[in-house]
Amino acid sequence: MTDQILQDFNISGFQKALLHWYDQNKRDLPWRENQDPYRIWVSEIMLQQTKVDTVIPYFHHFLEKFPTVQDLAAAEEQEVLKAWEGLGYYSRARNLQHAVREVVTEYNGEIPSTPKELGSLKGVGPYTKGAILSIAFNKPEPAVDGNVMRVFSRLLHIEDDIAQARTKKLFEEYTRELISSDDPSSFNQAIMDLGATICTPKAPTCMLCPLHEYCRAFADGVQEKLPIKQKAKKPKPVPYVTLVIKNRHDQVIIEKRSNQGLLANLWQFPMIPLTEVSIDHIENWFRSEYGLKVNMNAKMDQIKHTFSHLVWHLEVHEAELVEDQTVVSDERLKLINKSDISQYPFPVSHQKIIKLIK
DNA sequence: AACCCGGGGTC
DNA sequence: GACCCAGGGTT
Repeated sequence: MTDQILQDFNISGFQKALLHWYDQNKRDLPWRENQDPYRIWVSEIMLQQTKVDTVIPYFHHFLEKFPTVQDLAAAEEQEVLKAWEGLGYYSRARNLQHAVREVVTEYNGEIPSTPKELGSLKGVGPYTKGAILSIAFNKPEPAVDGNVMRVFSRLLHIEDDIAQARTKKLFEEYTRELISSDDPSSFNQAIMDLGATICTPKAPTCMLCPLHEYCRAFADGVQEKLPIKQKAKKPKPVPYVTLVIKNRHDQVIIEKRSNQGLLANLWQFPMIPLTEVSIDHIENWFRSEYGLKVNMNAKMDQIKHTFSHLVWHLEVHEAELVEDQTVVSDERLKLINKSDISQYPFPVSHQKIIKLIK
């Protein structure tokens, strides 16, 4: 299968050119200071679908707060989510802590270095498994992500749709043939750096590329057309009324989200879905749902927040507790001092509201 | 295989 | 707006 594509490809010349370029041009990144598998692991989870520049400050703070697997295992989940606040894909943080606890109890705190054991940890999929095995343990395992598929689809002029699951498996096979057995760690990181700096999605700078003499897409003049990728669906709009409920003591009501699904275990201001409740029945619905009497007042703002699969339209209203209540009975709700808001992890959409009321 | 799951940067 | 990013889990 891979033989056909690779039979006339100069693998050793390509490897030398790539590794020499990496040696001269590798980026200075905080998780490259050493080969501590915990640091590599944390960085790889943070880097999933997230740019390097976004990750760097989170990485520093996270390692400062949780320097070892033992520290992370012993932490409160809310603390971990707070350290993840603003990064997105929060299940990454919850899965990471779950996996780290398993490492502490099942592996005596030593991160496993076999594909089977590593891959069985929560949140460690095929890519992350390969990345840790190669970068931290120097094993010749493929770590195929969007970068790798872009670089190799151009290098080998492959037109398969990279949105398809089977295409990723194809690239893993190619990588097993192409990867340097001498320095698999540098090899995988070199492809990532090349994809981030030279072989970019748009307008790749092929003239600066150490691989252009090996690149079939460049030879065929189709580098800008590759990789082929099926278009994603448009996110679906969902309208809500969001209530900022205050009492007379500078306190406000916040709500803990479900422990499953979107933004699990994060906090928010109560949201009422306008797909189920009309704007005129908000107060009644709120009382039956949460057992709390509130008056909804003026609209403060309209917030639009886009996720990968949906768009929230938040109509933010000020509201007040009708009686001077200082306790709430519903388990989801909490009445807190405004000054304590910063102790709770909120998604970015609701951080916009926090700014509004400050 | 399709869908769910965030947020930010770029053009 | 469209697209992309060091993807994984669930169904």
